[in-house]
Amino acid sequence: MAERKTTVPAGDPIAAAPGRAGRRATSYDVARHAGVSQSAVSRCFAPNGSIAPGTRERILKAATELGYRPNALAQGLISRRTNLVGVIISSLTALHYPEVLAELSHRLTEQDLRMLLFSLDAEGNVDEALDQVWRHSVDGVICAAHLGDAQIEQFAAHRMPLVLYNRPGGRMPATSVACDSVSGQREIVERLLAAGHRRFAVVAGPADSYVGEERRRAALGRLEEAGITDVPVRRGDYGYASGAGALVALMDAHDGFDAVVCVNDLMAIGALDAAREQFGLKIPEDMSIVGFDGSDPASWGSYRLCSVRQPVRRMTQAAIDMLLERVDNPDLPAERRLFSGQLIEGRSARLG
Amino acid sequence: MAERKTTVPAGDPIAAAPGRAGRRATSYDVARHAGVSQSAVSRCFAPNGSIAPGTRERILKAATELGYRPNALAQGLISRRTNLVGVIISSLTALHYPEVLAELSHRLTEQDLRMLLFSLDAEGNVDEALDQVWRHSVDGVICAAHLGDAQIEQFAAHRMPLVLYNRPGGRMPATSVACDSVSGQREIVERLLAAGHRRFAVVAGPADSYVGEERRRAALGRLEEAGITDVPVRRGDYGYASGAGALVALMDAHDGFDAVVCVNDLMAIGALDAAREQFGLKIPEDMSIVGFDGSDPASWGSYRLCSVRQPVRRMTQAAIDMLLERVDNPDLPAERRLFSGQLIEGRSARLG
DNA sequence: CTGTTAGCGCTTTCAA
DNA sequence: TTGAAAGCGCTAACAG
Repeated sequence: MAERKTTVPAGDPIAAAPGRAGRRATSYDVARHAGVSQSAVSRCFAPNGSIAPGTRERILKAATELGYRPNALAQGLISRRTNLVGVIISSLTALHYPEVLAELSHRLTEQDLRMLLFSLDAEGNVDEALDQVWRHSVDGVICAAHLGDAQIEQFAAHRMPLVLYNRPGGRMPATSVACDSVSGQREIVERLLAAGHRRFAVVAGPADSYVGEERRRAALGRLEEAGITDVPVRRGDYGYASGAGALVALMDAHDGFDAVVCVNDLMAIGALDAAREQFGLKIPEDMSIVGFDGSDPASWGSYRLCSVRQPVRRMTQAAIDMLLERVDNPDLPAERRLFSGQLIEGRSARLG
Repeated sequence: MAERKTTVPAGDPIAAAPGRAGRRATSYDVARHAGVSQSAVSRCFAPNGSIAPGTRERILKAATELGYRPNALAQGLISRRTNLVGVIISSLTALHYPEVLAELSHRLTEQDLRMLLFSLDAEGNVDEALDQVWRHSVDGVICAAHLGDAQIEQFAAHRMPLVLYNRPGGRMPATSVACDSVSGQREIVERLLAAGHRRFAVVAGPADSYVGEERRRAALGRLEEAGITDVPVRRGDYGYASGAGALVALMDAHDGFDAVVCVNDLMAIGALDAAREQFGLKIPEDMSIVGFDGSDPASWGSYRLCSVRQPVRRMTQAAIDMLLERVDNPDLPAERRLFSGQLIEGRSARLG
């Protein structure tokens, strides 16, 4: 197939002669200017409209002269394809998400899609975002926030493609991509066990976080298999301070542990700083601390966190692929794709 | 006119009886269902359409029953108001930007605006983003990426409101909001001078970064006023590794400095880690290192960076305010708003 | 290959 | 207050 994407270059001879005051040129203006019908102009800019090379030439010239750009609103209204993807993210500042967002944005652009972004303060008001997403007739939604069954059902009812990112699907089956928390968490715990650790503590996430709970259970489960029970647990909110706070609380209440498993990197970082500063511990000599996500700061010199890295690129790519498949064919069955994380043997844990 | 009510899963009244197969209900469907004209429905959902209370009631009821939502595309097409704001950001992963983005998103939502997000890899292909922004008839654009004169001119020509975020305006006057790099950078240097530092080094940004250059010049300028010249400078790319690399390069080539001024936090963090690890230096006893931005990680226990915090909330709020003013009145003159940063006296510098 | 003709779903005069 | 009618700018048959 020949070229698509006829982007009018800068240089811009703006609003050269739009019929009405200061408005952008329409396909009509271009048609008149090129001496063809309006539909010829439309076809000229369509992926595979049939146009004689000569006509095409003339139209493109006229278009450039007038600084014409197809109106995406009108296009979407009639064609029922907006090339808009709704992206819903619960916690933009969450350390790990900037990377996800950047990757998503990059890959969506590659596919000639635009991103309508909604970020939620407090994993609460999803409905508002969903409302907007519908009003704007997006082609599909990628959602990294918790959706209830009723909400997922709405997507199905409207035949609106949806891909969940690192979230569980509720009762309804939903298409999703996720990093395998269970295997990842088990693997990192195993590594600690192999290194001889026996006295553990866990810094978990909020009780209403599915992934957090999954990781907590996976860690505790693996420990139990090794005959280790009664592991002290503290919850945090995924933030730095809560990680530090959790470690302090653990130290105050118990003192028999030397390995701390945190369910995300940011809390691990907080815990690590607290261990060093408030208790003068040497990491990893006196205590091992591990995280999850493999986010950037985890690799910084002061931390070199032992963690599980999520394959963000492959995950975002998969999310978009699955979404587009369903845009073209809304009847595809739901599909779950689970990616394994990669163990990063950082220096925040004694592994020898 | 037989209105067949398709059976619908409880909770959601979706697509109850849209004329054609599986399509969302339109104002027409609602009108018929409520026994009024289509324009009545339109007025009912308009900010100040005149509607009799009774009619309004009936329409709203019908709308709910049909799960009706106004189509934003059609609304925008005819009313020339999309409530869409284009946001263009050059480096999403830049440590400081997640916070900016989160604030922007939050505040836009408050004002009932949606965000069309474009992130640029390599501060290059802005044109593509601009192209899209125009096609989608956004109400205005907030841009945290470099714009050339020609591009800014386009905005003016199209009377499209534009607010630059922490970027210079080129020759054309452009509305913008920024954190005052000069005063901020001077202040932090002054603080170091006051503490007795005399032997400096600077870690600057890429040569094509306006803010970076501004900060570098401000730092060197203030030093020169204090009679300190021949200050060694190394450039980084704003990333962690480049900060570390810059410090190493500086140490290798010069050894008479004990205060390093970095033009952003991330490079300062990299430099700090390198100083500790690769040279065994104690911070701040052996060397002072300062950053800029006041981003989150700067405050983490391992760093406690001395830095200049940008007032992100006030800046984003200002950006949106100025943008909206210009959406309502495109003829307002360009306006520049400069915010002072706040000095954070962290422990990464000897200040006593 | 090209032009003609319908709309997409909505806002907006304008009469009634 | 209400409804009828005219588009917004475009795509998608359908003839020619």
